Amino acid sequence: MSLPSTPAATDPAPRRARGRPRKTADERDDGNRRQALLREAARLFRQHGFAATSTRDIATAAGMQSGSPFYHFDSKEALLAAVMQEGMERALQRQQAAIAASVEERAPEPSDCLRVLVRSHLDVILGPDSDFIPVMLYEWRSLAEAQRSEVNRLKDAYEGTWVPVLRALHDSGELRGDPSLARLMLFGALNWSVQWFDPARRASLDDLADTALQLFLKDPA
Amino acid sequence: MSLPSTPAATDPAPRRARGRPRKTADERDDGNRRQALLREAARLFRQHGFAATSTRDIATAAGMQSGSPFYHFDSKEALLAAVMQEGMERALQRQQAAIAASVEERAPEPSDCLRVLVRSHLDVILGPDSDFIPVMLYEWRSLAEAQRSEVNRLKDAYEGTWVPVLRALHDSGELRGDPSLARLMLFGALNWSVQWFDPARRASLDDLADTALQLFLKDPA
DNA sequence: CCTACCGATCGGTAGG
DNA sequence: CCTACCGATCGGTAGG
Repeated sequence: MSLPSTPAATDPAPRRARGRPRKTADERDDGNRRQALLREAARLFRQHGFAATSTRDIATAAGMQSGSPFYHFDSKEALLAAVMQEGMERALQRQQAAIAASVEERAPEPSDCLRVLVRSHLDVILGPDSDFIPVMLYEWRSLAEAQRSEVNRLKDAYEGTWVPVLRALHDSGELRGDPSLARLMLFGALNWSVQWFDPARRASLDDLADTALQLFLKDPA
Repeated sequence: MSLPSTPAATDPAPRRARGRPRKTADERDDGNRRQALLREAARLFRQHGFAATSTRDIATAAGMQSGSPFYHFDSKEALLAAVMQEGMERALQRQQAAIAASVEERAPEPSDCLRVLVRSHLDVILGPDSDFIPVMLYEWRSLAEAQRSEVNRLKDAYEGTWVPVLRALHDSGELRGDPSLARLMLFGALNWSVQWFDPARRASLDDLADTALQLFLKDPA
């Protein structure tokens, strides 16, 4: 419509995007470098812990010089906060997508909902690119007080999804014990797998989900 | 019998223990200092993590100068290993004592045995002087390979106690799912409480044990 | 167990 | 994003 094909033969130097001062390639690269730092930080924080990982280690892993991470992040703590935030955002997305997919198929039973949540959670903590959430789970004390609230917001949303499902299972008698304590213990059972799960051996994530449900759920009345 | 009361009046300086070069008081004191270091190390390692705790922090907490911990321990890593070993020895003692006490009362059902193990475990990780085992649970990666085997021996003994109990419950139908996976998930549910349990609020350790059993056990057939 | 100290490493910055 | 650097801290040691 309002885009006449005025032949710009008079314009010798063709410009790509009007508002930006050229160097679109550099900008995409900047994003790549930041993402590389996040990814390597998550991997190293998970493997060795926050305090035992130096910003130099992270820089080297991302192919940078020792001072360069501070061009992208204000401090080592800000890098940790970014890892946790990124992890929670991805986890929340994956959780919501899994729920949406299961609702689309049919009206799910509460136990089906729990299976979806458990399976999605196992994927978040043990699947590919799963370094971010374990860092959040096991390095929480290293996060400065000031930066906890934002991550807590996402964490509350993620955990809140479980509440109505667990309550429904409690009401139907399939889950015994206080639902709030049950949620904490279920999370414990699942999150602990970060310490022992070996993707090469033992069970698959599907097997883990099956066992968890067998363990925690009673037969429906 | 062969201990004639020869009056040692000819001996002007009375000696306490023949083999040791006097200073029994100092020796007991040495043990106290070492114990103080262990206790403060466990507390600080639990609170801030191994890597984030300096040997100076530990020395100060124990009322010593910065170099003094190395009179008692070869290295910071040796101090960590000693904390874990001390913790596992205490845990194993408490576990065996709890079992012995429960067997004395009556021939216990498998579910009673599990209750005893769960309650004793909660005491080990959440009760008084419970800094040692959480350090082992959450700082394992900080322990040097060479020092893992000794702690692993104790850990295997502690965990081995659970195996026949869980198998019996599985055979009676009270516990569903693979017993070996069940043990890992049960440990996860309990160990995770280190992250959220607040002795001032919420439930008591007895309540926690009750909920865990309600959650994991089916009604006996 | 203290005093005094060392070499190494760390998070972070100025200036380009 | 790199170069070059700083002040602080750390684990550990010699000598008493």
